[in-house]
Amino acid sequence: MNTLGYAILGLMAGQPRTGYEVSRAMDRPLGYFWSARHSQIYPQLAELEAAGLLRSRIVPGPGPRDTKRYTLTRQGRAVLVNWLAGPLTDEPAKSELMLRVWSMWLLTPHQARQLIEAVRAETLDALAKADLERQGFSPGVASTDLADPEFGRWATLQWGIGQREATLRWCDRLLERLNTTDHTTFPP
Amino acid sequence: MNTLGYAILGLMAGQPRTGYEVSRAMDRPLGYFWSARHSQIYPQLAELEAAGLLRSRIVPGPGPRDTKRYTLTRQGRAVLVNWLAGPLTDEPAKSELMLRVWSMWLLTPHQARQLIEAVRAETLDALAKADLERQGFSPGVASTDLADPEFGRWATLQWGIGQREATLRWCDRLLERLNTTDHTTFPP
DNA sequence: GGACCCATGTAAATAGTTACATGATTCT
DNA sequence: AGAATCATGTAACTATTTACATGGGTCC
Repeated sequence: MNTLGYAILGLMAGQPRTGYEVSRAMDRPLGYFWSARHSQIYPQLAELEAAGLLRSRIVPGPGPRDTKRYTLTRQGRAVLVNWLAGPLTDEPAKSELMLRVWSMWLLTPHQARQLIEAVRAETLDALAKADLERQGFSPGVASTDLADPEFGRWATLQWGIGQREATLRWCDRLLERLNTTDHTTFPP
Repeated sequence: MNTLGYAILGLMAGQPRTGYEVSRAMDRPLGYFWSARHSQIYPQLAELEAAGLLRSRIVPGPGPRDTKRYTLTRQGRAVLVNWLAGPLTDEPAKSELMLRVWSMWLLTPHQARQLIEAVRAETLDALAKADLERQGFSPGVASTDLADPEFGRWATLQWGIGQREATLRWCDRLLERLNTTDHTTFPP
């Protein structure tokens, strides 16, 4: 089993979905920490069904063609829970952003500031979007209860916000340092 | 050009290296945010040389065979700086950990607590290692100067520490919530 | 009429991991 | 003697992205 497989099983545990719906979930909100294109999703769904972890039923769709709606089987749920409770695997952390920062010393102070300003702007943007997402939770306290299927969406959102806030603070401290070194003004 | 290519150019900008040395740098410290196996590195080095971004010289190594030491060319440096100052590309964020959290509601309170405790322990471990790494910087204030080739190593380390501290706070808040819901004691 | 959403697939290419292959030196 | 480090490569496989292919319905 590969990671995408578990991602799909996790989505199906909440509710049955079609391939297209899985694909859209990979944009938002699951896409915040796992993504895949439809060309990877459709074959993977077929594999999961062949393995007996999903079952599909053909239903007439609103579009031009019939759609297959997949449901998690008892076996699929067992496999998912087994993975969840299993040992943590250390994933290779990859950040193209930090790769740039690594080589930042090759840039002029002006270029370096531009880079960090861009990161800061993007982070602020992401935080604003996360805040909108968070507003969907405010009245219903239920989602902060582990048994609620929305618990994961709430907990991962909290994590994402924390990570971005940390990035924002990092940007600010870095910009402060870059500005004390060189006082050229940032372009409008 | 792919990302690994830029990662290698970034390493070479600091100092000439052999394929083996690049491979070790991918474990630590560059490996904290980018990694690759030697089977991917050697062919990539050959490609970069073919493209005129690196130049190699064969030198007798301490091991049984001669080693190729690669140096960044003027053109390679230009390509790297161009990428650094170019527009940010939004990378697909992938976190197997958050994928598990997403489906946490399927776990018993006990299992859920175990999962977060495991994350917490791993995060503490990473922070301890980062602290050791940070001690290599304490006396030399030079590395906090943009022009210093060590600047990137310092800045990325700061970022990594900030991210992990945020994860730690997240774990603590989550555990608090999980403990108020269910008072079963954590196993020894 | 054109753009976009719905809906599902396959093909080709690139990126990345795991396994195969070899062999000297140094440390325990 | 056995393990670890040095050192570089290829082969096979898996994962992921980009491009090809089709076609109805809705909104502007």
